[in-house]
Amino acid sequence: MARPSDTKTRIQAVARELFALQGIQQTSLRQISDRLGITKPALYYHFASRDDLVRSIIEPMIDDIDRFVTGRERGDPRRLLEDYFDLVWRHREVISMMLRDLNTLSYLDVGERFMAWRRRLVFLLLGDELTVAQQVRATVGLGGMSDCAVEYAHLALDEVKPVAVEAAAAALGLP
Amino acid sequence: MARPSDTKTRIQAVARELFALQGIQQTSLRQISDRLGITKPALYYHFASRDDLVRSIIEPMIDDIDRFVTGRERGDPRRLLEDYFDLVWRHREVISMMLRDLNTLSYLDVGERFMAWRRRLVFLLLGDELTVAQQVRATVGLGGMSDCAVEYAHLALDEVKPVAVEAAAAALGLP
DNA sequence: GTCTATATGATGATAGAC
DNA sequence: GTCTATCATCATATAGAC
Repeated sequence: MARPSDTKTRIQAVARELFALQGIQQTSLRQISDRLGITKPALYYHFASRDDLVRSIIEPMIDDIDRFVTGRERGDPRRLLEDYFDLVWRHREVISMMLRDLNTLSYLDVGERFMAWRRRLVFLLLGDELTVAQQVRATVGLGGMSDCAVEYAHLALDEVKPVAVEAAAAALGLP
Repeated sequence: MARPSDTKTRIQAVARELFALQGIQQTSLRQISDRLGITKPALYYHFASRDDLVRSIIEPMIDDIDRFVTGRERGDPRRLLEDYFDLVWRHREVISMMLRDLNTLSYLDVGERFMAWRRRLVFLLLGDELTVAQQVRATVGLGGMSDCAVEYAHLALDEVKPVAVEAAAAALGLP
């Protein structure tokens, strides 16, 4: 069985792990080489630069999504929603990994706090002992609403808020 | 009019600006002091450390949200949604600022690409010439759905996807 | 309050031996 | 393919003069 040098793959595996754990920027080449039991310069035999390594891990997601949004025509919206969900689901590891970069700023533990806040909000909205379905609906509503504040930050509150609240309520299944 | 040394405030203002523009981590103390026309060590007269400066900018948001979620009992859900929206809206600058840390990784321009993808998706879903309301609903649906993939990454696809898609459809106002 | 000068320590990266 | 040795760069942070 011809087993070609798999060091490159092992580097990527370790990098993925550390990136997911502590964020991309917070991970140094030294940490990666240490965990592999090799030295830093050895990495440079396999990757031209740190950026090259990062790219090799993120690029598949980029390409996949690019392909999805470009190679597609208008059609059944619900079908599109389903396929889009599959897409982000498939790449949820890399996506989380990038979001970790925020968490591991660890300025005031924003990441963990944020999760706690959301749990509390969901409780306030729907009470205790929730089904998974209820939790998911709550995430869609609350998460989507937060996105609006950022995405439409430049618009007037009155233009955004009523619709956003209504959409969130619909996602939650509120009457 | 006793005007106390407002250098501290000016530092925070410049820091905010640079943080929002290029991300927190990507902004060095040197850049901040340069723009103020002072030297780096001068900053240390006003802030004990870099972290101290960052904290002073982020902390108000943290405290505000903490207060919101703790000092509140269950009640009308729709009212809660509205107040929560106001909350994130109020702090959207700081929130965006932190999200910028992802964008300015600038690994493959993920930030900008992401916006382009979403625009395209919204077009695929709802076509052209959208009202603001339609755009907002699309953001809630798509954004909320993406959040699910991350938040429930550990669960089974079948458990999450159907509900997430349904909730997104409801947010979008699909039949 | 702000300066000059400097300590200290990471990091990404390269040269060249083996 | 991996090593040792080393570089340049840049960061945060401190000491002490003015």
